[in-house]
Amino acid sequence: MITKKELSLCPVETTVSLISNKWKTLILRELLSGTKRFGELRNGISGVSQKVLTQNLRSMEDDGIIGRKVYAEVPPRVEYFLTDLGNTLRPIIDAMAEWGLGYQAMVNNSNETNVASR
Amino acid sequence: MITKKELSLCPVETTVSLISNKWKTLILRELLSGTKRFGELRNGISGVSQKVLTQNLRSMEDDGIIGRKVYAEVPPRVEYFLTDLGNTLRPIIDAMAEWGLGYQAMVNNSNETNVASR
DNA sequence: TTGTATAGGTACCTTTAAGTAACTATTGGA
DNA sequence: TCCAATAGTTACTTAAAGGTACCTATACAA
Repeated sequence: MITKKELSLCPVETTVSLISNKWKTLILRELLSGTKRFGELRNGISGVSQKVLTQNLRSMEDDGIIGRKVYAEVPPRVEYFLTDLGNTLRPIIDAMAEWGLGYQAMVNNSNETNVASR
Repeated sequence: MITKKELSLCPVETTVSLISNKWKTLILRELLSGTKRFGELRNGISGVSQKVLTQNLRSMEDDGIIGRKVYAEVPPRVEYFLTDLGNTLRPIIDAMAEWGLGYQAMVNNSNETNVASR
């Protein structure tokens, strides 16, 4: 968890320091639809390696954004979920999703002709 | 500008691929309040080096998010501004700013006591 | 003639992030 | 007895990002 003196003065910078990373944003996207197991996250986030996924999950756990629940089973089962704090990030991811949709639509229109030649 | 085939299927990923970077987000924050000169951006974004600022500005220009206007003056004057597309990113930065404010308030309360001992 | 201001470019080096592969633990089942 | 399954860890390597310092152009002012 970040401490008071580490807080940047600018709120945007504060937010960026917690979720500016590509992988964290995608982890957030996954967990917004509910609790997920480690393997589900790895499958859901294309291109992420086990190491990097673990690293980012730990970091987000430290930041209090996500929670981790280990079940005493074999083979192991570990579930990740958003904390209350993590859930408050939802509007940011929603805004990103919405913008991405608009952008995709724009690109699909603007180079329809170029792409048609593929 | 991104081409159709480079578009990720996920809208969040599309957005992240354009602005996931810390510096780009901060450049965006600066330009949301209006046109800025290079030097103003460098001063407004604490910790950014000239090289990195230039690199990110070029990349954002290529992505069609910002524009660049060079005045034929000496010493040179170059202004950066958001394009129409860039302006559509405003809700994302706004959401980040709002979240950051809430988070700062939370941290300021939760470790009031620890911090009091400084 | 020399310095100043602005917006870079470039070369070189360091730091950080990420990829890859191999290894661990445990237990139920073939 | 040995393999499969899950969620990791660790060591080693490569790629990307960033830092630092120094260089450029040019018109004006001292």
